[in-house]
Amino acid sequence: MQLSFYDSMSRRVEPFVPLAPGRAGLYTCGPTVYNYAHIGNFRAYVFEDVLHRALEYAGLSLVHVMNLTDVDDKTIRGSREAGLSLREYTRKYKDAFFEDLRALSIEPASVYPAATDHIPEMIDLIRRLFDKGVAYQAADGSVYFSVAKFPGYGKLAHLDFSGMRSGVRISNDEYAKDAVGDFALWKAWDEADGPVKWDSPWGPGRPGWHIECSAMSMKYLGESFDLHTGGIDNLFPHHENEIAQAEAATGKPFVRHWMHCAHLRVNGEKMSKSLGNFFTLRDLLAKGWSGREIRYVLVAAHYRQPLNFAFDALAAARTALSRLDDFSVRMERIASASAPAAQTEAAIAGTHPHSSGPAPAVQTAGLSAPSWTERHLEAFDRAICDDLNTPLAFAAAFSLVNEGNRLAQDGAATPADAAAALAALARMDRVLGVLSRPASEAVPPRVQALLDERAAARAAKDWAGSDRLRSEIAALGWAVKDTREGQRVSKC
RNA sequence: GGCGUGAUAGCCAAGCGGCUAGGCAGAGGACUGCAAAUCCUUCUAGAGCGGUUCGACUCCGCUUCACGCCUCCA
Repeated sequence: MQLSFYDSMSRRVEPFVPLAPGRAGLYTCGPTVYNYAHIGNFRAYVFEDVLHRALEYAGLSLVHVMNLTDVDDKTIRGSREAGLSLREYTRKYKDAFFEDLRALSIEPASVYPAATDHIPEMIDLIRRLFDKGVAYQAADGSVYFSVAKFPGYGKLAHLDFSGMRSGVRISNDEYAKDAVGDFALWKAWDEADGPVKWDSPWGPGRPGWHIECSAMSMKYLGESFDLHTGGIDNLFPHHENEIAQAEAATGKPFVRHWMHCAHLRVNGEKMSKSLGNFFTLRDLLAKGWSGREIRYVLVAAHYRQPLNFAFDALAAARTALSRLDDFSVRMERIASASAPAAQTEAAIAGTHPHSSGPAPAVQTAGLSAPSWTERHLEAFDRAICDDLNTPLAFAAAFSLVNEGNRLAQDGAATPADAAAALAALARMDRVLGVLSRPASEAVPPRVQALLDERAAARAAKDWAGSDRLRSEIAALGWAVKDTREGQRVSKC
């Protein structure tokens, strides 16, 4: 499979060619652990998860690094207000973050380096920048990067800084930088930092925000690596500054492909902490929405398009997911039903009445898939390869469901068809992470006993008894539905 | 002001210079002791004005509107 991705620097969709064949290095900007992340933040992490899964789906061996920013103005302020050490304070939100990742079925990264565990690496990098003459210490004791001394500055964001390079001395209460565009590499300690400080050649203080990502990405992925991603709002200044720091120090190209996802909106505006129009994952879970439903909404839109968050979308996701689950149940039943051997073999040999076209290429559960599932898998793969076109990928999944349902309705679906459909769905789900039916809740013995009793009553056409048992089961919190294949219960 | 992105059916959301996107809702049908659910079918859109073309939702230009970034932000 040849993956192609839109690159924020070239502003084009380009084939993804990893530096080392068969391997990919991915750095994704993680959370600042000062609060619960909101679902706008999670849009980025879900997008990165789809990228992570797509790279592995394409057969690449992946090293995925996601940083945790556990020292900055907000974490320091928060810890002081809470009367906790920085470590204790950020621990709580780190734990919450990982819990949220699990709720959204986000695959773990290979490593989650925290900024406070990499201060020596950052100091080393700053030292190298001094050696190259692009860093300077200002009167306030802080160390800054001189943007004017890095010729490529602005190449990612396509911003023109020529008007800012006149060396105008800027000074106000907080900063003593040479130029407005200069950014802090090392922030000198001040009273508001309380006990938070590290020693450095430039005096006590703490790292600037941008330096951690340059230092940690290069530590774990090398001085040049394949992919670096984040929300679009990280593009400038954060990622621009990372490039400046890394390339000024090493003289090598930092990152090959930059990818950024668009914002989640609420009523047409960006969801953000500062606007106050956000929902945390916890808010939505508390309202009864599942992580899977939330993930569906986030994955079903293309990552480069703004997505307006709405509860209608969650409701639509719920219905669409139960349709997928019903399909899975239907296929599982058909797949496990005993079928005449000849029919199964015909399906395997590709002479099945519903198979058409050339012999199937993909192996599913040891059997060649009937070609009708193959068509949808090919459409799916094309969609993912084309800059992670998840809306189109979902269309392929639903086309598969539709065709499988039609076969089932005609009574024409063989166990091999059903098994192939399930295998295809499972394969698609390796990228999307929402299609497969979660393990259903175990039915308590008491409910099962009533179900058995009711099945007997129904067999005897004892409708009064059947209805009475249905309400008894309902009183225990389970809803019974009579399908063509028998009773089905679900928790209500 | 600079740099971008977008406008698609009731709602959400893709591709594509001619060939059914998909989901949700709605409508019709099938199934059914009743419920509920499920399945099938179906509704056929592309801001406005020009241009290119045999042919434009798709390419080009302009207009209108919306959103983002321009040193906290996923």
